[in-house]
Amino acid sequence: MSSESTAIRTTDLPANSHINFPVLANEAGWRCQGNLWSTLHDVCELLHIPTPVSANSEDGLFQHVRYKAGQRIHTIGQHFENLYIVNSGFLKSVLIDEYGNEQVLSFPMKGDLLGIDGIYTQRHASEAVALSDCDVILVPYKTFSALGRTYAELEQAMFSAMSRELVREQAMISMLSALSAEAKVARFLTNLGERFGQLGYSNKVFNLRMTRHEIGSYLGLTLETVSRTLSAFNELGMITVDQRQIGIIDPIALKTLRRLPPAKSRSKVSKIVSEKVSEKVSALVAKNLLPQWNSELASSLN
Amino acid sequence: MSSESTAIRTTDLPANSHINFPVLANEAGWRCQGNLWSTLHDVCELLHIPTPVSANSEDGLFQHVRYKAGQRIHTIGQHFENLYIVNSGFLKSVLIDEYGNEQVLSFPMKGDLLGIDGIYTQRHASEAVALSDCDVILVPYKTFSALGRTYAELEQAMFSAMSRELVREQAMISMLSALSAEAKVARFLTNLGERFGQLGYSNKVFNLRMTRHEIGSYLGLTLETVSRTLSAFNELGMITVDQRQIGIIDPIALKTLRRLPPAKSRSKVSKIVSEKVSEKVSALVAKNLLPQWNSELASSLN
DNA sequence: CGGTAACTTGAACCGTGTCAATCAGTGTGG
DNA sequence: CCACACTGATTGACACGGTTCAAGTTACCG
Repeated sequence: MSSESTAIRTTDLPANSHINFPVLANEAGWRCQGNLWSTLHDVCELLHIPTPVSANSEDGLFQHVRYKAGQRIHTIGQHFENLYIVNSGFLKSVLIDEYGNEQVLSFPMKGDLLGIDGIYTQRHASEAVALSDCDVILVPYKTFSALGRTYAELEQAMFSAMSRELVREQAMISMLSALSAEAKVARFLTNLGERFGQLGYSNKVFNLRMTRHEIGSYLGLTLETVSRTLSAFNELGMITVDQRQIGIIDPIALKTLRRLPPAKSRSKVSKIVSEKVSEKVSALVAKNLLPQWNSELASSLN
Repeated sequence: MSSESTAIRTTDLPANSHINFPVLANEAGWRCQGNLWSTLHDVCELLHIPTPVSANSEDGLFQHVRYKAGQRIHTIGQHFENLYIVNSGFLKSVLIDEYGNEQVLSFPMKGDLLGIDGIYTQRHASEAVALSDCDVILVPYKTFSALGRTYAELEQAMFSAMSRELVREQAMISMLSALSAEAKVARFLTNLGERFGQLGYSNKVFNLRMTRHEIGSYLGLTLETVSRTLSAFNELGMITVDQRQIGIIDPIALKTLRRLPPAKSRSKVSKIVSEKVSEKVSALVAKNLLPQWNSELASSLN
């Protein structure tokens, strides 16, 4: 099964293969009674929103659905009925343009909300694909909407979540049009690390669940540029790369790597933090792979 | 007053200079009793959403605020209290990055909703600047929220509007990372034309209200590239350009201008529609300024 | 009518895409 | 068990689209 096939969206796998055998799910240790259903309280907890104080335990039960890597949670054009909340696993959200090229929009993971883009036209504008086996909570929009009318806080949380998503996309737009390739990749790694950290995993060592091609699509780069940039960071001693295994060694350097400023007045930095790789660093600087450091940081290094 | 000044966000002008003298507003002929206030019905009409059937006329009156070109409707970090609906005029919504560079996110005009990004953190994430004199309806979020709880349709419309905005931004992300400079500019002109058309203006001849720099920021290009691309389209006979006055001559060509496909197998198109400019066209094609035409259209031209 | 901001155009540079070759990892079938 | 196919990743050579820098023109405004 090729999760890379672009235009061809075979429906070899049903979008919703409901109800598998009950498994002890929740790889991240989220509390679970071995069930396939979650309460409203569970859902709120997962989304990090306060549970409505007056909520009673029979307000709703939400079905879990499991997807295997490669399966689609929803496809473009599919009638919008449900929102989805990721309970475990790793996915990608993609747009398919008029020529069948896929554009990765996000890499949702535990606690993320999917399907919001379907509200507008009542059809999904994007598709969500599992990159690993996933456990997803299915929230019928009608049910959720009704609950929102009962519990004002819930509705408010929904507005808040949508607003957050909007802000996130704005930041994405800004990044896409303003940053260099190195800065994009550096930020990508930093953000991914932070997200893993928030889930209780290491924010320094983690596995990329997506291909270089998918990273490139997400960042507006080619897979070769992504690969080269990772290699460069590796040689620099900022990270370690072994296939999809990433280790972040110098998070500060990653976080402060920026786009080349309009002025060509960038000071040729000759000495960098980590001594054991400094010669490689200067080699890289000579090749202009380190366009600029945050100025105050750069000066603090000399 | 420099609407171009980047980092420096002087508060020389109050964000809200409430209550000016009553003017016969509404340049676009929107119905108006010469007032500074709009009813819920007015607001719904402006937003193209159905007025709640049960709404009574005293549900709310919404204040109009006028801004002169260059004034800010809201600024980044400002406490979020209101949503804004553009009744007339032309604005830009911008993000300011950590180095003071501005990133244009959108060019709101009549009927557009502003300020949604403030819901999440209760502070505005972007700022909105008037590019021309504007008449804006101020909708207190609390009031609106309360009305939403009274009228389910209204709340639903709000979800829908936010979802639409999300989809629009996704399309923007896709465009930024996948299209060539020419395709970006072509789409920009097409979209702008369509928006003017929907407002009852000409979709063929219109004035750009923003600078080349702002267009470039919006499209992820430099102002020089924007200028050059417009000149090229002009020479091609696809549009006319006289400073900010744009005339769209060949909307089809504009709409079907695409990015160079991954395969280098692009057929060298030798003949194009408009005969009186065909020689210039082929010159352009030779320079690869016309990377590809929509295939079925291209074939229909020969 | 001067001063400034916006726009246009040219020339050179360089970051990133494109193309191609190679290698590693994984699954498959003889 | 190995050969084979296939996908993903790495790396190099090269080309080119778009940025950068610079100069000059036009439009606008006090």
